[in-house]
Amino acid sequence: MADPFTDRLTPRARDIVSAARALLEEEGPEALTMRRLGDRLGIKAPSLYKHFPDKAAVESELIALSLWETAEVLEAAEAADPGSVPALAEAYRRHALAHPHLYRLTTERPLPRAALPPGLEYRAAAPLFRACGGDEDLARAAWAFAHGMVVLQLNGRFPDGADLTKAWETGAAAFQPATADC
Amino acid sequence: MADPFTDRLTPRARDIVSAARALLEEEGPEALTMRRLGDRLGIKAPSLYKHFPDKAAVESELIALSLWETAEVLEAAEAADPGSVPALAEAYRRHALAHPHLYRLTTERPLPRAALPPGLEYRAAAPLFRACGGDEDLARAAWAFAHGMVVLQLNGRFPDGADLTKAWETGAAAFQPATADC
DNA sequence: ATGCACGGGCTAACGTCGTTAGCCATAAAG
DNA sequence: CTTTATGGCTAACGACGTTAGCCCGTGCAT
Repeated sequence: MADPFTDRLTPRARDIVSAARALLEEEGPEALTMRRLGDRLGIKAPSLYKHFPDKAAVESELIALSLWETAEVLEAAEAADPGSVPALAEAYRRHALAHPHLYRLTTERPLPRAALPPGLEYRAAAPLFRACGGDEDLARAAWAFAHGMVVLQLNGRFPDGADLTKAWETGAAAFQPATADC
Repeated sequence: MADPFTDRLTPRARDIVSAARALLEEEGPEALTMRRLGDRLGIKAPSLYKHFPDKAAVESELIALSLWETAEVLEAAEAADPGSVPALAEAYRRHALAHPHLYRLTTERPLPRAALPPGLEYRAAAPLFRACGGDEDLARAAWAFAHGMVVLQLNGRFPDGADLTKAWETGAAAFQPATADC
């Protein structure tokens, strides 16, 4: 459960990642430039290349971090209310909307799988898979729903007065496998 | 039903938009630069500014075009199989996956609403709304599902062997409002 | 016929971006 | 005491979006 970065990264590299995270979360993706990142650490941009091969490598660490936090959040939700799709959906939604820029960075391009701690991607997906009763297709559809809701909201695609909580409830309920009734 | 660009744009501007579309679809978003776009038309990049105020304005036209095509495709699917959510989902999926770069451009940032033909956004949304029996929340959830499926697939987020057709069917069925049974 | 506006090209240049090359100081290790 | 790694630095390159300013042709008004 301990974060997987302490041993994979040198202390200075961790400084850089955490400055990058702050920059991204506070000012958005266009502020995350190598020069701004250097400024924040009191060094010049080229010096960053002593610690990371390129900007993508820094971003990969942010993605790993985001994935790890998602896993933590979903596991906590599962522990609190085992087997509930709506509980996972709510936890996913809260975390994503609390870190919009990090969420986008993590989701809007192909995952840099080679640069990720092994098993992390699977771990983030597992709670929903379990809540869907092991139905892969249902779990994928539910994940797509949750991701779609977050990203459409972040992009301001829903009408202004839209009651998104109701849309979330409607969707999450549609993906809850029937345990007893009907 | 006629495309809404013929009268809004000068012929030269339409040339530019269509070159931009070709560039984007053939070579992806990083190829869509003002210099490359100029090359394709046999002119220099600064000359493009005689026709559009900036790159975002060209992209806005691409977005309008994409939205218009989506509306056309969904209306056709609705006409062929009225009231069917799965039919709309299938049409949405096909069109999006046939034009991945255009789809991303259209969806992964806030809509430039001020630059869009009025009513276009609504028109693209209407068929799904109708198929959901006028249930706004259901329609939003269904849209989120479809968008999520497309974008997660485009980003290679599903496992390699995943049967996405089944995931689509599962999700689309979950959003089909009950007309008679159960 | 002459003058003029204007549409639509051009070159040169600016500032920002990621990135590379190459230099130098400090500190640990032989 | 010398060497080697670590981690800074400056200068610079090429690509990006964009601006300023020039020029040539067409068509209309005087």
